[in-house]
Amino acid sequence: MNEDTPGAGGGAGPGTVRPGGRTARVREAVLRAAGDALVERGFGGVDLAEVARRAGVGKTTVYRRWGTVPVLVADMLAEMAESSQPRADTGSLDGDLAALAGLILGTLTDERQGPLFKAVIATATGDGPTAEALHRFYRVRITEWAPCVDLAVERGEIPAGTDPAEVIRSLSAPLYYRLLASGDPLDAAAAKRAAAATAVAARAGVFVSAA
Amino acid sequence: MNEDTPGAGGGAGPGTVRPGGRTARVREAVLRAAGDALVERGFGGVDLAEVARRAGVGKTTVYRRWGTVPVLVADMLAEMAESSQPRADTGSLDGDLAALAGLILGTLTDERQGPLFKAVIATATGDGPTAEALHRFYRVRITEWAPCVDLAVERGEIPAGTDPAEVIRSLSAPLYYRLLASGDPLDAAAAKRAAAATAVAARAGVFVSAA
DNA sequence: ACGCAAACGGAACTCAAGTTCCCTTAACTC
DNA sequence: GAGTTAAGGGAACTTGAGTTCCGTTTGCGT
Repeated sequence: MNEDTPGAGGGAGPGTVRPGGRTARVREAVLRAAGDALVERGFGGVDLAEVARRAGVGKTTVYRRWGTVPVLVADMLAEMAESSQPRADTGSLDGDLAALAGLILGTLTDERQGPLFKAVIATATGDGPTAEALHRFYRVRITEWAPCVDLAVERGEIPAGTDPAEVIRSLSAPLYYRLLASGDPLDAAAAKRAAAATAVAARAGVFVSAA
Repeated sequence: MNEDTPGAGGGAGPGTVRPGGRTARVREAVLRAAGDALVERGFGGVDLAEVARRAGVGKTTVYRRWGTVPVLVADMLAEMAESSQPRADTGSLDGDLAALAGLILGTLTDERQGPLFKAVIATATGDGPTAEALHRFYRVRITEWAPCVDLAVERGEIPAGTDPAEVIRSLSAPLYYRLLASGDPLDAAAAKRAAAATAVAARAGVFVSAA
């Protein structure tokens, strides 16, 4: 099997000593091609040789640097965690939650991002390091949006001690549940309902941490 | 490729003309072995030849009757939808929701069921018929528990017109979100919070359908 | 009970995903 | 800007998942 892969914490594999120039270009091209393949065929239908071909790269390279689909996905997630999405600041908790719900809805229903998230999460269910990368990704996103909750506390809209992460999760969960499990429609009504339910629960103090 | 598979709606494949005796025993053994494999290796790590071996069945049989992992999983889901879980009736919405949250928590944290659900959902993300089977499964479960909500309406705890399915989904979603996406702890506190948030939102009329 | 064919099962076969080998290209250092 | 060597690439090779073939077992209608 392969040693020292990017996703894993320890060893320094190919691409770590000379990360510039060609190496960076190859990584970019391969990640993009891998994303395309995941969107089109889903996890399970991805052939690394095809990814290499579509990236205009030797398949030896793909096998050497990543080796398996989960490792490639973990690398993608690391990349995705970098690019941050700016949070809204509408002046009210309801407004901010509605904005975030709309953003998540937009992502999950997007023609490319929806299938991509499905495939990425499916991959993470079967591989520890990929799951860890996925959790890091969500931790980043939640941290970015936490200020909305803190501001609402300062404005006195919701009780002090409310856990921002719990609020964001409560908002996200129903949309992801629809995408992955129940298959129920993923529309504006669902987003609105998620935002409303979260806002009501937050005001009632359900998300106060040391309850 | 394979024609007439069990998961698909149309054709009558092997196992449909003489479903008794040996055929039934084979199906049972294969589904059990497939479940074990999914739990141990996750989707993607399942080898149909190994499933056949562990089921004590010729691998030709597995390939002929099912052919691919997704089709096998879809068949498993059809089986799982049959066996229903009795709903609670504690006399209050809070009690019923707490009971259901505990049941879901128990399932998702179970040593076998947790990984199994992960693998099944991962499979469904990449295959239409399997996704359809998964959605049917949840529709059945939701229908079973809907009476809790109807009773709460009758008792006057929550507004008339509340959509039972939305309530059940709102309860389930945070737990599934943790299992599949965020990786946050899946414990009693999470279940309690989900139940509380759902109850508060329901009382506030967030889940009234024709709002 | 009998007979037909549905379903099962062993074994040989195929072919493409993944590996290995070795040469070429081009980052990074001084 | 010259040398060192990390990283990439082409092509042959290996291996095991999936298929095919055909003989055997057994469910089911009569």
